[in-house]
Amino acid sequence: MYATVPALHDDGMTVQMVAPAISLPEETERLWPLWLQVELTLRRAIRTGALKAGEQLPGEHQLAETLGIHRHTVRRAIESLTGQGLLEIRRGRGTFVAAGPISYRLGGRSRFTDNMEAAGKIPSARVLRSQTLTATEDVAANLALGSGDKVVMLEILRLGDAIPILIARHFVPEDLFPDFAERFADIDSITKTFASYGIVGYRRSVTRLAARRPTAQEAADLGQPRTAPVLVWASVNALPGGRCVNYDLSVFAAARVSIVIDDDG
Amino acid sequence: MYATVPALHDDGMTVQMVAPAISLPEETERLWPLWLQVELTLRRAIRTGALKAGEQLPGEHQLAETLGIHRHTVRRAIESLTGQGLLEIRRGRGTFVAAGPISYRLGGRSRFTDNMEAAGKIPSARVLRSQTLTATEDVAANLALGSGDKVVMLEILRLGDAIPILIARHFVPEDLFPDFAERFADIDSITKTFASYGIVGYRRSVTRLAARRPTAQEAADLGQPRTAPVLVWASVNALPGGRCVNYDLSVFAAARVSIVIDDDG
DNA sequence: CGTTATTTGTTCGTATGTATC
DNA sequence: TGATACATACGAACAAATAAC
Repeated sequence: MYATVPALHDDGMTVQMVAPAISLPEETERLWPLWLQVELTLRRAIRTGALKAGEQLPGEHQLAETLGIHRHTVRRAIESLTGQGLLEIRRGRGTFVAAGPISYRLGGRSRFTDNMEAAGKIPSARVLRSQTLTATEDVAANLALGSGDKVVMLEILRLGDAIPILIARHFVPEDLFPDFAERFADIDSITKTFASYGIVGYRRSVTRLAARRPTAQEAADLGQPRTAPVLVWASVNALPGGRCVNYDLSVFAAARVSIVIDDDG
Repeated sequence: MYATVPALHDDGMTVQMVAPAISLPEETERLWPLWLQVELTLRRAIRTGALKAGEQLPGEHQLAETLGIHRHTVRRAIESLTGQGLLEIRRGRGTFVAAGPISYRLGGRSRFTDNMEAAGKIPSARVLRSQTLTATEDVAANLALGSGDKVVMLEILRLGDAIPILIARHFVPEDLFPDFAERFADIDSITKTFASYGIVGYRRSVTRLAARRPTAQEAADLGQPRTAPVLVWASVNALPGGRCVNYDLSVFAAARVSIVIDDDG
């Protein structure tokens, strides 16, 4: 039923006509719920350029009045589009058209800073939390540890042009890297921190992917709505001998990136 | 602030106590919105096993009355958990605790049927749509076609134990494979359909990933709520010479799978 | 620096439609 | 056919964040 087809970050709704302003389609039939019609209308306005990236939408009250519907109905549509990464809500300020996603190269030896530079954005980072804790089942299994073993967790927020892109959670065995977090704070690079322990040449050996909705905490850290999905990338890095050195969990703000997987391993 | 740490499909909320029944925490403070408290309460009930997979929740009215709050507030919490894949709503029947995700191996030569069998599920497939259309920018670029070129789109729903797992969209140049959809209908295998044209030994050359919320159509096809994310996997298959033979777009019901990426390319 | 207006966020109220059993 | 349960929509009020004055 598509006249055009969904791309990765697109939903593939057909653009049939240009909306002269934000207005609902004719009242001929009501096959779709009102809020969905509002969603489609707004999306079309964004697609056609009637609403440009960064532009502020009319307020909820005003939009509701313009369309002759209730504010809740408008809110539902906006909430949905926010979850799809098309709109961005700033409480107390307004609702804005969001910028498109950037390509993020994952795998091989490419790093966050390289990716940001390739996208023309200024990379930055902030340590969110660091903690020593007992490995959960998931972590223990991936690091080949026994239950009850301690691990160091280092959680880093990485940003491009001051916009959060991902949360990187690094888990390392505490017995091997007792002061990992402290060293990282000085060195400011994961690779170099490992090198300071004499660990070089580790490779990604297993990798897992999932998409879900974020935790309240993750949503807050990433500055994204709870309705917008995150893309979770789990990878285990091991030495050539097979010894696992770290388990990484990257939580991407899915609306802000499209991930490109390298072939070079 | 974690006492335990989020796994891929987990949100990492701390389990601090076992809920004897579904009841809100003490009214000591209201740092979080009511609906989020309900969400956390329900999630804890699922986590701890007070609510088991497949079990039916009390109705919205009853839950609202039990908790002493409005039905809409309960609804919002349930909607949120539905989007996270923890609950499953069946209209007119009730709300149920959803089953956990299965591992899906992607890459290399592993196929859908292999994955389902590995998960102990019976694979099946259904052709949703097939259509010849003008390549969109996205499709044309990935197939190395000119603008205006025609492509055949074949959209297949793939299920495990009768539960939709993914929508596979295959795009092939029409000039090379004019009756691709018809042949597939007879042969029932993508690989063998290509083989019937003499095309064998193609390899994945580029691959892209994204997560977003589904289209209304995709949500309906996958039988999942619109609030639950989908994981989109785009890949281009090319012959050793470099000629692109097809562009695939897989839309996974993210709550139902955890994707494992093979190293063997 | 506090006040006020604007804008989004949450909650309860009420009514009606639709799917399932 | 009726009962049950979820879906949609409008209404009203207040809370909370932000910006401008």
